[in-house]
Amino acid sequence: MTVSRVINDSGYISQETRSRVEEAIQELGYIPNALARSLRFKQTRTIALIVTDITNPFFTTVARGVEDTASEQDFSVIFCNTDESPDEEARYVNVLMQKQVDGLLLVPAGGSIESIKSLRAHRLPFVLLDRRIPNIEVDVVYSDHEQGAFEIIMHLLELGHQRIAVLSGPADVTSASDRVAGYCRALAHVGMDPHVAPIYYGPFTAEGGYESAKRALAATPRPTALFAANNFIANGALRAIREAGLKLVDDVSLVTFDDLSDSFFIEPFLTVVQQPAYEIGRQATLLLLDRLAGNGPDEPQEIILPAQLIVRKSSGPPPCHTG
Amino acid sequence: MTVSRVINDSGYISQETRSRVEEAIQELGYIPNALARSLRFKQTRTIALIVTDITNPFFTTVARGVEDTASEQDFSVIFCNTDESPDEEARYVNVLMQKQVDGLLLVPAGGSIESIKSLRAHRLPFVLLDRRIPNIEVDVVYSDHEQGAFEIIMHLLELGHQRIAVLSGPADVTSASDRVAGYCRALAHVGMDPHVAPIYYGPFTAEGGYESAKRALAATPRPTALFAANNFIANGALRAIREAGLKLVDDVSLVTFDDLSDSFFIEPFLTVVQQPAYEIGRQATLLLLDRLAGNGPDEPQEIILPAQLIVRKSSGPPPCHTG
DNA sequence: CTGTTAGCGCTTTCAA
DNA sequence: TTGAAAGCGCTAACAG
Repeated sequence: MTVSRVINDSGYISQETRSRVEEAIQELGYIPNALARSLRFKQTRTIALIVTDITNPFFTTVARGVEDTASEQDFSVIFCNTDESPDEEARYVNVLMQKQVDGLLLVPAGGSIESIKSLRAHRLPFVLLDRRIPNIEVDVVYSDHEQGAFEIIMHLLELGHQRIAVLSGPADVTSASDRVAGYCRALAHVGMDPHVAPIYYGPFTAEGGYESAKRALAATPRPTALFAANNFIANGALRAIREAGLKLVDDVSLVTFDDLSDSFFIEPFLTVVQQPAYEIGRQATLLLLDRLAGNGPDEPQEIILPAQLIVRKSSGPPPCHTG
Repeated sequence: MTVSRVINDSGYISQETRSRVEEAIQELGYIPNALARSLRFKQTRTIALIVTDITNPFFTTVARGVEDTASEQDFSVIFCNTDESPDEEARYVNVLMQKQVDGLLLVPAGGSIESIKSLRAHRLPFVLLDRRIPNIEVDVVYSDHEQGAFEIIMHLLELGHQRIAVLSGPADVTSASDRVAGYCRALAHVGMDPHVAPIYYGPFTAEGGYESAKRALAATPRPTALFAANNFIANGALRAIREAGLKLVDDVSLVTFDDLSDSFFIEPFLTVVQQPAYEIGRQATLLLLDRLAGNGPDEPQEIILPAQLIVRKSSGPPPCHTG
């Protein structure tokens, strides 16, 4: 029909016909079918965001950054939760490819590589979020886990701590291992043996943090500070500290990577490294949309945004420290 | 092609052809195009979730409930943020209708009714979340704001409070006005005049809560307790209390409707009414999907889930209270 | 300036 | 048991 010309106002059309068509559109409440349009153009103006758990405030904020940015350019976003399961991830990727999303934003579940292969095989543009996949050249946007960890550990070392236990996330997730790397670099930086206190690996959950902290606090000599790899772990660690009858700061300091938005805490007291979550979502989306528009850079990009140390009240000098 | 028969294994097909086709599928990495399928069936297996702000932990949890439930039945979900703007809402609804989503979950922006009309005109199934629209018969799922408020106010009254100021959300949002109604009922229940302390209306934000609380605390005689309509408002109120040099509980009690998930707080201390956010998302999705499948109830449903009073440390007897 | 044709990838119907 | 034709709603290209 000539209707198409009116809607996209392309090509020549007489004023009268235009009005008549517009009238009819009003009357019938006509809404164009984007599906048919997409079928022709092979473009859905829909992208997807796959995270491990939208309920994690870090990812929530990332998601908001993604949606805002996508919406600015008239893209819709489908969201998915994998709960760290590579199988779920693969299932979602498959469905999304069938639905012909134009691109994908992905927080890869631990050690998963199947999905990446599949995405590549089908030439579906995608950008990784928060986590790298070692030895694979792809677009990825994340905050500087290594440097953030380095700074927060240096903060503890400068306070005089000698035994700092790391309550890490899963070993096969780079956001966890990069933080461990930063810890090791800080210790090496002051000439200490990185293995003076063990590193406890576990899931990024309060339960995992609780278990790790319990084991860490049972060691002799007891560590004077705990470095939690994210705020869920910190939450569990706090519980373990309380149950062990220890007092925060006086007996043991606790610092963490902040995966929670500041505003959720009425009175924030944890010393943290804060990540630019919204900006991570925004930058990743901009990169993806640039690629979709054909304006992307030639090489795969690795965008690393700075994380910021915020010293608050949960860190202080170690007990019995003179000086 | 015969391919279709293989994929949907419908109709008769010889074993040999089947194998040959499956082989080809493997080799070419063929993925069926759901768009074309949807075009034929007028069914996208995609729904949308429109909230005011996914960053609000209440909505985050709702969203998780929605996605989990949708995913179980192989539906994808597109999410959108309106920031309480009816215009944005209308824009999203329009785009989503073009994209032929099968149904919609909507937290209506304050006073908006255009979108509802549009959805109805186009017969797109939808379920309202968290907020009613007065005088319109539609499916809606929310927690019992009125009863929750009633209970938390009764709790304060039983502690001996006589002047309870309400720091409400926007007057035209039922989740706010229902809470005010519960407040009034509680006061009436004990024979008090509901207008003994004013009700402060404002946005559901920390800033709004701060402003309302400042005005409330400046009144003479000063209220002995504040009832915040959500946790952002409570957050702002806490700041106002601190800045006024007042001490929580000793000088003024503070209770709130809990829009934050418990796990976000390291040591929760606020007395709150807790909403079943996940369940709200789940129930709404089940209802919507039932309707899409043609199994829905005939009448519009109004599903009201109970909210739960949790007494913690931010509420106590009023100052100078004897008895 | 407006209408027709064809095809995007799928499935239902009918024929071979 | 398999293939061909037709149509879902859209638009680019062409014809009138």
